[in-house]
Amino acid sequence: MATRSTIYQVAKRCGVSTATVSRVMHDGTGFSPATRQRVLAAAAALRWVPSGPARGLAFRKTGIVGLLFPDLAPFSESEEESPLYIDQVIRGAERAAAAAGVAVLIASTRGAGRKLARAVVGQVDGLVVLARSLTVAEIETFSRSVPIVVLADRSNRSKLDYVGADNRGGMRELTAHLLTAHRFTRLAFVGGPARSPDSQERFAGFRKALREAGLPVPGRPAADGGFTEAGGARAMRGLLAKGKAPQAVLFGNDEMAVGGLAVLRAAGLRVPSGIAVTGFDDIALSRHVQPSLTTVRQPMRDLGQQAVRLLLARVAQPASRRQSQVLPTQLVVRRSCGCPARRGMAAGLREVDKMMAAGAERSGPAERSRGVLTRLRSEAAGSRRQT
Amino acid sequence: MATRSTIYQVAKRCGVSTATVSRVMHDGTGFSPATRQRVLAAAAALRWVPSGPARGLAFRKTGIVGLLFPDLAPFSESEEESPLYIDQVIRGAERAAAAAGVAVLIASTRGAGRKLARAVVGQVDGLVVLARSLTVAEIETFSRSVPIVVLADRSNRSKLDYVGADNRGGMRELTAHLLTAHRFTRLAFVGGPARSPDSQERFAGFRKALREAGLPVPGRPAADGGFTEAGGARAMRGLLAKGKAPQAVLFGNDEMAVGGLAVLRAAGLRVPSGIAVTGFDDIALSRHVQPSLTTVRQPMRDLGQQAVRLLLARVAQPASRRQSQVLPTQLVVRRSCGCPARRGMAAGLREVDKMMAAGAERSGPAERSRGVLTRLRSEAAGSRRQT
DNA sequence: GCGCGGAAGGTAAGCGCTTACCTCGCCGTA
DNA sequence: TACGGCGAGGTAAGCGCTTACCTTCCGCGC
Repeated sequence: MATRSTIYQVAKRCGVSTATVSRVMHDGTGFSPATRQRVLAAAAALRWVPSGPARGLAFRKTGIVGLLFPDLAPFSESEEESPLYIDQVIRGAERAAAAAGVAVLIASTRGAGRKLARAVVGQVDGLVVLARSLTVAEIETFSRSVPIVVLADRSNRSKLDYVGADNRGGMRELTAHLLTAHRFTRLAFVGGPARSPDSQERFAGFRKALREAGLPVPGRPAADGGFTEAGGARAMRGLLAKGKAPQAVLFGNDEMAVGGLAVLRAAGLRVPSGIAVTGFDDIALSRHVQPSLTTVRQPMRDLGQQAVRLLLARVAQPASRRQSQVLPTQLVVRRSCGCPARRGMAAGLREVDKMMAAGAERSGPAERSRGVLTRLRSEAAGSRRQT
Repeated sequence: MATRSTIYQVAKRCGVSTATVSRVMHDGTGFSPATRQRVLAAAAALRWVPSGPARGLAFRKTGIVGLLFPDLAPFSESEEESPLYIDQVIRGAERAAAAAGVAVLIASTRGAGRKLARAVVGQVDGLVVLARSLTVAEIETFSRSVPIVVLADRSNRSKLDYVGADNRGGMRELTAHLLTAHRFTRLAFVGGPARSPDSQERFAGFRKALREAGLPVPGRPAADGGFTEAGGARAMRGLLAKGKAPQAVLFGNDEMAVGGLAVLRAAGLRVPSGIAVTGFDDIALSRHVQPSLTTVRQPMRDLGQQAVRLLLARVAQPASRRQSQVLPTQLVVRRSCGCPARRGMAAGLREVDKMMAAGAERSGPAERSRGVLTRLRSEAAGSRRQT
């Protein structure tokens, strides 16, 4: 059924050597226009598609970049969840790769995928490693084989290229919001693992905001929640046990915040009227907990895009200086901080509707109507909404 | 920096031949336990990652399946859009692939990606072609090289494996909804290109529902909107010009419906009170137009998953009988058909909240809190919501 | 008429694996 | 003691490309 033809067959069919075929296919020199035609015709007739592995072997370059992630669908069974964290990264990566003419090999490292990782490394010119999809040891191993860009996980203190979000700035902005918009003065920060650079950076942002507000700055997080839901719950209970609860608890990530919310609810405390809560990351669940979680979002698509760009730059220039890019985060204000309900669906719809109407009026429904989708596409960039 | 070591180096380092190294790495036979240890140690010491191309060449199999799609982000600038059509396909594909230990090579065929397609074909053991990412001619060409599964586009009338949604059943259900729930009797169907199998199937579903309801069954669509927004607008104007407008217009896809809505608005007709409108596909925009569009959704994730499964089956059994899988669609009732607002965010939130509370109560906030995410993950399967 | 340069194209050596086939040595058996 | 068989491992021929290097041939200048 599917039998690939080879360069030999093409060569034979038009009476030239494989070298000539190869030269023609690469737009090289050393052949006459007539030969070129014959080769092209033969290739087309035989439906020849050059073997990737063979090219890869000869070129020592596959034209593929790999993207490893921990899990594709952290909240996987619900079709409706969004923003789809990894999806955005993939989108960005694909886009940057396509622009450079390379394809993206994706694989999650959950479960059996662990083995796949090795195979992927063997296939690619470079690798983007998302968050904790690989252990530090694995990254160390693989980085001997291919250039690696680490995405959104500072815990690899190696000298690899890095792309991530502005943890510090994001937490600072969030803290400032609590301080300014809500006039809280007693805040508690629940950190992740003490050694986690991400956690450290976020805590630093927290401190910075306090300092700027002229408030007392704690030397360490009020508790360590290990970045897990259970840890967040534990930390929250700890804080409650200490008495004199803070006005707001800033968790170092959303998962801990979710754990914290459960504890507060069980304890009969109301959020946000009794105590405010915030997270970091904007995982899918965050908009669905009650109350919806105020948090900080990382620009996943841009991160994916930048990661691949950096990667390709390094592939081209293996010896260039280490690069590290930090992209701005976005404050996502929901209910758990005490802010009132924001314009929701209805407002959003009205807005889109207005745009459509505008588009339609502008030049009559007939000719212009085809532009609605297009306009929305471009204008949507400016109308980012938060649920 | 990144220098791959080879099997030769590993072999040399422990004083055996490459054949032995290879045998050890493949869990074969023909070596002593001691040798095995030495080989493994050497491989680890050298951080050896076998070359994918070399393996691919020798094996004549790469362990990669390709996924080609027309465009990753049809509504790309908005982070919030969901369900992210292609993302879901990728998710499903990745899952099925991971289960089989293969990786997924993704590439869009928009713009420059067209060239990439060839490269991708050369690299993979099999290919999933989504919708119209490739022309019929291209598919014909590539299918000589690798097994191909066509996803959600019937217009390839070849003898390739196919996975798609139940166009006919979906449109029938939608039509029946209009007939039964809304008691409409005068419906108009706006088709896509007359030759499009998808359009034909949808029209067939429309006819079937009418027939079952004992209503007169039109022989052909009331208009042809070419599956484009502009075409939908044109078709809508045509229908209006004919006078005696129908009670509901069923567009063959969402894009046409969006065009139709714009025309109706410009004409001063109210939807759905004056006239009802429906689409098909559930593209991202559909939930945001005013009124939100009642439509039919294809189970993209399952489609992706099934496509890869079929593909792998064919790779294993190239000569087996052609397979064709049709997955059920899902009716998505929104406002444009005249149904009242459905339980929205608030209800959804309350539900999640209940689940969390239940989880928390069941065994106290402390020990159980870590289970909330897990529970949500699995239970979410049962609580699919529509916006 | 001869030599030379360049265009056109062929030759063959890899690229890093896998594997069919072969060798060697040892043990058990007739 | 001779021999078959088997476990352990080596040899080398590919897999399908690319490309450095070589050959051939033609046209041109002297």
